[in-house]
Amino acid sequence: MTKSSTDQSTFQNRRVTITDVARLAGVGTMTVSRALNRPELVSETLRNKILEVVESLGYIPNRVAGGLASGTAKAICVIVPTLNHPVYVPFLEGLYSVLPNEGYQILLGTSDYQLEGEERVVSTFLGWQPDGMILAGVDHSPRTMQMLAQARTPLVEIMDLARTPIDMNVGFSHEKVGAAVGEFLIERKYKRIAYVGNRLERDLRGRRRLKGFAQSLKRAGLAQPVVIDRDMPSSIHAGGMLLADLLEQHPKMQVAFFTNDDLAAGALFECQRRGIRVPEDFAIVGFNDQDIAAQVNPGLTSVSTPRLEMGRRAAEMLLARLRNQPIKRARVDVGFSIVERGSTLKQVRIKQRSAKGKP
Amino acid sequence: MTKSSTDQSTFQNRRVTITDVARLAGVGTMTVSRALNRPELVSETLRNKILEVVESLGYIPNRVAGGLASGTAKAICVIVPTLNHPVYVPFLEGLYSVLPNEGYQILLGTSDYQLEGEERVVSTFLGWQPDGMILAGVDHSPRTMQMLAQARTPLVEIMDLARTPIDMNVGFSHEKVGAAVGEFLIERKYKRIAYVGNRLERDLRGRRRLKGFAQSLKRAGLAQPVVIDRDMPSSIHAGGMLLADLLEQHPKMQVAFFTNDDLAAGALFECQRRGIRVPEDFAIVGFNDQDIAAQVNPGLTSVSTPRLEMGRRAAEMLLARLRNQPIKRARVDVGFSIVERGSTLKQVRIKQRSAKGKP
DNA sequence: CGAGTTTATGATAGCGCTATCATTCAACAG
DNA sequence: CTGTTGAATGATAGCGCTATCATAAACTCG
Repeated sequence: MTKSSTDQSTFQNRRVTITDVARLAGVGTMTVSRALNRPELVSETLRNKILEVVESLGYIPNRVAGGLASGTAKAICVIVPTLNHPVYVPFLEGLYSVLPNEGYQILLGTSDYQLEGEERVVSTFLGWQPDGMILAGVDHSPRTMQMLAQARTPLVEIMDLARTPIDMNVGFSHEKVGAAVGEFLIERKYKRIAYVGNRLERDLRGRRRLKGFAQSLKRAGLAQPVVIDRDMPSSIHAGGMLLADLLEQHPKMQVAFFTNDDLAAGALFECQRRGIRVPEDFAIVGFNDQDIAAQVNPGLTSVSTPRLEMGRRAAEMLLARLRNQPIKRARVDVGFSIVERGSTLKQVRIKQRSAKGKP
Repeated sequence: MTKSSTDQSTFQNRRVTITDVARLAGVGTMTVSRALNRPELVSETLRNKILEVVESLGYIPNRVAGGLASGTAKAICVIVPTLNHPVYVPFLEGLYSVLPNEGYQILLGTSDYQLEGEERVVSTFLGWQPDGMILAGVDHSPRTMQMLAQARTPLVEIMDLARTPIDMNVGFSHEKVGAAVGEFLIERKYKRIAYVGNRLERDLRGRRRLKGFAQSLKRAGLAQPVVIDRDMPSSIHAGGMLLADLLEQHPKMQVAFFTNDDLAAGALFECQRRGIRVPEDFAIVGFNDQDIAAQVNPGLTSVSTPRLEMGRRAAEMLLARLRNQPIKRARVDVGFSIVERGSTLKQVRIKQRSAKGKP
């Protein structure tokens, strides 16, 4: 590891370090460090000279060394269940639109919808001494909780609302979504109602929507929803297969609430292939109000969720905390709204937005 | 920064370090380091004892410190143009399916299809002393090239084929894709042909496809394709708008080659809204063979590209290089194939796969 | 005009880990 | 029984940077 200490001026392959810059500029290393990180503390003359040398040498500060010395590597760790789901992309865009500009590096990991997966990734990530962490979901394994508690890293849980967030929380209530969709369908006099999930065993938020959905039907004195589920990656294609499953078991089903718009679109396409009229013979409600929902014919009734905003809000809360600014609300309910389109029978217009967060 | 050196046994809030583990296990720090990184070098007795202490203390090695000491932080930097494009997700999945298992952390950045954006991200990333780098695209600014050359980081360029890769390269020829689609349409006797891009000014690979496309038409003695383009994020919605643009300017257009399947699907939906029959009145070819292409009615003729495979291959090449294993081919052509569906008139069946890489 | 204050710079000591080399000790050949 | 080997462990010196404190120079003001 140690390089011969006799290299006075030879460059060889050694990476350019702050010492090289300092030597060439005829200043101490601290002055170089200051010129780059806190330029206002260095006189203009020296600053310019240093920046010139930096430029000419192509010096790029070693953030690993800097991180070790300062105790902050300027990294934010983000864990989402999967990338293969259109929901997380706008969310990540929200993060990427804020954090890198502030000099933070994003470390992205996936849990594959599994608590042990999350545990593994959290453990790896904590080794990077992150300044903050963003986790999708509010359900974590005990070990994960313990690691997070021990690390004391500022943390935002997103996508869902926790009764008691570990630290900060930006999301909306999936139970309320389920209930709202249930009431929406009840108002339209639907009776034979299904819920189509995907990997429900792992999909805790999907299960929470189902719970709220089922409860609302119960309150209205309706039968519990038929639940259809498969263990395969979510896709348009999977939606078609799930519809096939549903209609095979329950040919007279009137409507289904799908766990996302890709599945819902796939179901719509499958209906078209089978000559089933939507919404007259079978109605479809999706979730997330993805691009595709508005584009297919008929458009998909769906639940709009502010994904990009959640990313931005999460990033901003984290930044505020890192700057020791006061956090107004540690728990923010960003709400949702039902977007009615042609895939359900029209009857009344409904628009719901859940209340903004309670502390 | 310096903690009082009088803390003999108090824990306070200090993070657990390797020294704590060593002290508690009654061994030197090096033995702890070995027990975790090269367990075969430590006797079983000690190893178990150490692992016990590690467990009980919840010790997570500081990878920043480790990275500084060993000169390798076990990080791979990946730069893609955007996350908001379904193409990069399977690719990233390919990477995530290989690299984290080998202990590598992925640092993901986006260039927004701009060379300066890439330059900025490359510069930041090099500060992390990555072990390797993966760049989407083979076009880079001179400064980027210079930084990469100076850093000597193992590098894979993906998504495209470079005449002379900087280091390693996995991709396929976009010009050949354009030419293949051109020939496909020529065989089907199309005459009035358009190319629909999106942010073509920035989208160098899209331009390369257009180039090959135009050349093939020229070779067949056909008029050059009409080119439609807009500066907005790619989406299904945008596809509809682009179709509107196209038909407004050229109502008698027979077919268009879209720069991706989202746009193509949007165009299809817009045709359906306008009562234009596909493929009889207007034919559509997409690109990437995304999930949606097979699901809409009629299905979209598209070009299938092995995105997941590209991710895996890129990761594996990088790993081989990092392990100093010999690289058989530094430049791999993964090819592509045209998938014919209902959005173009049937005539002959064509299936093309470009030759596997030449060194 | 001198004591106090501010501003600019540098010397030094780590951050927590690992590479390297030194040391110890058991095993074993001659 | 000595010398040699190899395996297991530890002491030490950095990796490249920044926090901190010391110092020097340049101001302020009664």
